[in-house]
Amino acid sequence: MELSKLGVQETKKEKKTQEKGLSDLPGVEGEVVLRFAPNPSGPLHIGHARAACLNQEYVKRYGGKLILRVEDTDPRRVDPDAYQMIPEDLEWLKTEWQELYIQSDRLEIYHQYAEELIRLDQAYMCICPGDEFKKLKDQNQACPCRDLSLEENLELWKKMPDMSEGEAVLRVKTDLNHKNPAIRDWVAMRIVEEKHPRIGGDFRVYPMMNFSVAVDDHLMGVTHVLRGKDHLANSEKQKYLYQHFSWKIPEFIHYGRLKMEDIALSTSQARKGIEEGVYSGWDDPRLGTIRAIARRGIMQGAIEELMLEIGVKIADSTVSWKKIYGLNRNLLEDKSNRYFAVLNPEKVEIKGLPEVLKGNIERLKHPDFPEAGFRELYFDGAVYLGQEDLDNNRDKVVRLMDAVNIFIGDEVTYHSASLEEARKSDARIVHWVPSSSNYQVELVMPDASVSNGLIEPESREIRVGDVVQLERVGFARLDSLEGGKLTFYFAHK
RNA sequence: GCUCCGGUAGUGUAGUCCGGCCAAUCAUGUCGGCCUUUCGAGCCGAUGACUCGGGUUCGAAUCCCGGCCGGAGCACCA
Repeated sequence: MELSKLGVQETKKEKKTQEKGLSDLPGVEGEVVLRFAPNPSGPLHIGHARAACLNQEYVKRYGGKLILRVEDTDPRRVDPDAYQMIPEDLEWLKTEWQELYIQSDRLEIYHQYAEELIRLDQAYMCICPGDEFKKLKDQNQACPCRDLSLEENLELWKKMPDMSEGEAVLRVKTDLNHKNPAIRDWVAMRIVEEKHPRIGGDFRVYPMMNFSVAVDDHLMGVTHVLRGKDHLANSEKQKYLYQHFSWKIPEFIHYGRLKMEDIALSTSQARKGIEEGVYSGWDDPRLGTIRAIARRGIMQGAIEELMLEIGVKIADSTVSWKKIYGLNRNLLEDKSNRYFAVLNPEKVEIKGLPEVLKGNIERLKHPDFPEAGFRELYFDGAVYLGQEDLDNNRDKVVRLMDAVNIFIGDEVTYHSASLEEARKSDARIVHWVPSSSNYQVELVMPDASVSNGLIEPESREIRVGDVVQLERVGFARLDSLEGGKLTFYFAHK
């Protein structure tokens, strides 16, 4: 199967040495240094997965390294739990990083470079009120602070830690005539009067993301920056810094926004919902977090495949769950053992069942892989059937898989035994659970609704985290096992 | 409003830079048939797209102009 795929690929390339699929990185000279740089405001979501998978793939393609850099330079936007959750999520994504940096450990570095930038006459202390500066800036006007002498600047800079929030900022000189007002003399350092959740309260002068990112990307030797197109203007801002310091500018690659069908939740909205009790937690099945998706039985491979297919284009894209389910099903189909689980079960006693037909029934765990073995169900004529199957087959013959054919009338009666007989009667073939031995089962759907039912006894061998196929119901992941009750999260058909 | 950027089938994606081999690729979905003791899988088949209008050209998904639609940014967030 793999070979034929490769063969197709090889004959396809002619015009370019371009591989099919994910496009090549521009300006590659030897090894590549990439970085994944999330803000620790919560766990990773599907959007992060894109950056993570792409970075991972490029490192694999070109060799080099991936840096994980946690960007926590705004004490107000830090969720202490995120320092733990981010690496966990990356591990699930099978994204490996070779180096880890946390920006709140590096604040002194940013201070040093800020001061150097002042000495280079490429930054100045600005004590104008924000709205006044904006007014001038919008008219391409310099504010009075722009002309401060080096001495005056350094003096203010030294005093900055003692000033209060909003009193002063350090601005990078760019171009007051830049078409985009946002680029003009942007802020590099500002005062934040808030204890940092991770490093405590000694620092008050924090770098802005644009400053710390550029300094770090340079210091860490990053060759290619993959980021969302919301950073387009930021890349432009950062280029000024590279020029001021005479640093080599990395390749910036911007990709479009990723929207997820049915999920319009930002991290902050999700947090709010969790706090209000609307969602059970970061892994609530309705959320777009990595942990929620994982909990639903979506495999890492499906997400990776999806992300590599979407690639790096700048146009926005909307991910459909059907696409994910399709990819996921391809991954699960061969590996998932089958079990009978009946939802909304109704007990049925089959009248007139010949004694000889009672006994243990064996059924393959996987119809295509006999080597997976058999499971056993004891059949004695008392079974649970799904209410839906019962309702849909009123006055019809139905075959219980691997057992007998029954007629569903006012009461349920034995009809015949053979499969041929079932075919003749055009019987629907349904699954069932023995009434003599079973476990309770709970199935949590993607919308967080819950169905209850019963599952066959051999389900005891399923371990938490396994994804199995509940025959005729769909693929589901065992989430927990408590007091003889199995709770599954439904993935898809 | 200003600055910038996009728009290929239901969805995602290839092709767009270097116009013809594109009546447009692949995936996923959907529909039909076969098969199957799952409504899963498999096999076979089908459906379905170049945002619109001009222009350049022998020839345009590809180049140019305009419209329409969509998005991002315009912070002392990242």
